[in-house]
Amino acid sequence: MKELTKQQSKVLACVEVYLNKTGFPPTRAEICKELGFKSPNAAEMHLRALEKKGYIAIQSGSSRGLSIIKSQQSFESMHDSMPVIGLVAAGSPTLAEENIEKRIPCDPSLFSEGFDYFLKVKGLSMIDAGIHGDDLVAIKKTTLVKNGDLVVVRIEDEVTLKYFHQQDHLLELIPANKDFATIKIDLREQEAFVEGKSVGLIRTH
Amino acid sequence: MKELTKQQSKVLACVEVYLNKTGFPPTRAEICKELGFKSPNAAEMHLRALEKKGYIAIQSGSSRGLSIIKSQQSFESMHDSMPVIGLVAAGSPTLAEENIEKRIPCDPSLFSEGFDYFLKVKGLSMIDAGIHGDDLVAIKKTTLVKNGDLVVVRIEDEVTLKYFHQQDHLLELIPANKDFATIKIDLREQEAFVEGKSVGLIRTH
DNA sequence: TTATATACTGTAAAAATATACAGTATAAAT
DNA sequence: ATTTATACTGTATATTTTTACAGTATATAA
Repeated sequence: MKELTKQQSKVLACVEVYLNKTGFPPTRAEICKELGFKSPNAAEMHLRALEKKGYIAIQSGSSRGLSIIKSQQSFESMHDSMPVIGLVAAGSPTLAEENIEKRIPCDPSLFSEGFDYFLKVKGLSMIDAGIHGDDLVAIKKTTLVKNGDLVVVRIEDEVTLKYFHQQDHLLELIPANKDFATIKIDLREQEAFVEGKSVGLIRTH
Repeated sequence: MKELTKQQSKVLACVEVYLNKTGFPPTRAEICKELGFKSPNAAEMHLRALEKKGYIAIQSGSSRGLSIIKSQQSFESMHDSMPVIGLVAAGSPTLAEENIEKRIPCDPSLFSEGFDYFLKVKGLSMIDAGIHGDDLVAIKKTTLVKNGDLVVVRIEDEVTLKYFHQQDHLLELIPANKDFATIKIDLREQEAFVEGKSVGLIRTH
């Protein structure tokens, strides 16, 4: 698939957003209005380029006769597949392409609050919370967590999934397995970053 | 939601099929061609009726300005929402409309083998398998199960989710909680029906 | 220096489209 | 017997929309 120019990319995004919002594609004039062009021909030429590069199909002679062939949308707005990230030993669970183990066909709205990625669980530390190894925990990226939430925390280069409890300077990361110890951190001495919180879980039997 | 007349239903289906095929909605004339009407006004009036009944929205003045509000498609062809069934005490968990608690926006391919509905878990009998109350277990309708599978079995009017174990005439339904007893059934004396097996699980935190 | 590609403005006309209006026909309800 | 709802045909027109053509401007490559 050929690369898109900056403007072509904008036009494609515009078509996709319009389609998502209204249920039908925009006209040339509407694209112009959205992107600030003053001539419908500006939109026309970008659409032709997108067609030639295989991103859209144009039904000639039909009004709004556009259809998306290859979506351009990013992870955040992609409504048909969500990335699965392993608990990478070194560094935070980022959405960088190399950290994505696979993708699951589903919508962020699968869990009511929405979520950003799946974290693949390793180990047994949360077994008493009904969270097994290889379970996929749906994580919503946020730093707004409260005591009792199941959170993803990064401490130095380790990432862990635990219950969150903080009082003043003392951060406690509590496992759900009596064989594991609670991690206690004095935030004046050591840094800890909340990457997000769990909003759901899926498991394949 | 008001009922549709036969023709209105046809027109709505026509719009949905067209949309699926082309990516954009049909014009009045195209609906006529598809359904054999000879006047664009025939389509127009049906569309107006569908709008009044809340099935579609019409963007006035825009060509192809139709959007679906309430889809009419059946379960089988609907690949964007799966039904959630409660463990109904009387009768099997059928996909009849009255047994559907709600719908979850996801695809049957969320779990690799595919599935037919979600069963909402009640009680604690499977807690040691990491299955909590209110978890949604993805069920694939099948009678082909083997020992060790997590299955949905109907005995008389009770439906239960347990591990399956059968040897000759003795069917054992094994819970994952030491406080619950294994259900033992002599199949020569009592009937039991395997409704399906679990292929996955989702949970909302 | 001269192409060549990108990125537009501005205008205009042909074609597509929505939509109003005037009818006809039929079955069911009152 | 008359209304009411459904289900159209047929025509016409204003508006929307596509799309072609003639330019302008700028940056990059040859």
